[in-house]
Amino acid sequence: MARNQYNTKSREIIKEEIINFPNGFTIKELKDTLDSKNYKIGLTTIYRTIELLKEEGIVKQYFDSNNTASYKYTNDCISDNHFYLKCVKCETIYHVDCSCMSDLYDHILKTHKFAIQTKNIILPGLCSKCKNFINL
Amino acid sequence: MARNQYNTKSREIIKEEIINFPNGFTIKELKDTLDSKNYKIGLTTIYRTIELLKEEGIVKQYFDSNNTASYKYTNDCISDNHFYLKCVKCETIYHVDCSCMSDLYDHILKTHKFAIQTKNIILPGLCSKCKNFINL
DNA sequence: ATCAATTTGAAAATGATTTTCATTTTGGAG
DNA sequence: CTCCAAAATGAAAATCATTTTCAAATTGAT
Repeated sequence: MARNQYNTKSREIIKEEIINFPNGFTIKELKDTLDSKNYKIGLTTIYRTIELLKEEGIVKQYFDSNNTASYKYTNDCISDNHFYLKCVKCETIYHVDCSCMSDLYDHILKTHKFAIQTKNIILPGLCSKCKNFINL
Repeated sequence: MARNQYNTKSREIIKEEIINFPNGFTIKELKDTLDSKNYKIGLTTIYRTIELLKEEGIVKQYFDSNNTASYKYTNDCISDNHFYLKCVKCETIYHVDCSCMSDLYDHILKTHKFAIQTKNIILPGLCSKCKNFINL
């Protein structure tokens, strides 16, 4: 069965709604929001639509500590400076805005001929608080 | 209950085995290998041990396309230059070795006081082949 | 050798995601 | 507008990775 042929009502609604999650969303959160607005869209359709949007690059998937997929709407251009540092010990997520990241993107585009699509990279490691408690 | 107090047989075996997966492993793959070598280690213990090793930085967790966690043994020091570029269209994974990555780590350590633990970052985007086929 | 704290693992529970399949919707053709 | 085949939908069931539970086994300090 060929996919993504029709531009349906459900898909329009989902595309409109995901914009309202600036910090990303899980399928459950999206479903709850749609429910609360009395949109009758089944869970299966949501999964399938997000999968399509992922392929189109409109939505980016990432994972948090529990094994649940999170998604984020993105129409950002390549110059975004934002990224995350996630401590593997205390699980804190630090938001960082620094040009080091867009510098990296520029470098990769020029040197490695690759257009990075997301600016929501999560880099795991140890924060300064936790670093001292691990014996290496 | 305090964790990670004893250095047990199971943990020793697991630490030895994960080295034999240079390209990473899933819990299932690790379990199958241990089974085939007649090590009687329960699935639960494997999950818990890998979690500990993750916290110690000996193992890095990442996710592939299906929603199953993959892990990778790493004893690399902070100067590793390796990372991945993954095309969201054709799914090809490009291995890259470039000092731009270790430069980023150094910067983040100095400027943002955060010790990045893994060198196996996957950056999603569009490769040069696929870039032309997407209408932006 | 003793013992309290830690670790283990089988089984059950959880919960996200996928599959199935009958029904509905879509959009082009006539 | 009507018809129709292809595509999309969704409720329910299935799948499957991961977590929890808890009783039994192991560990290592004293």
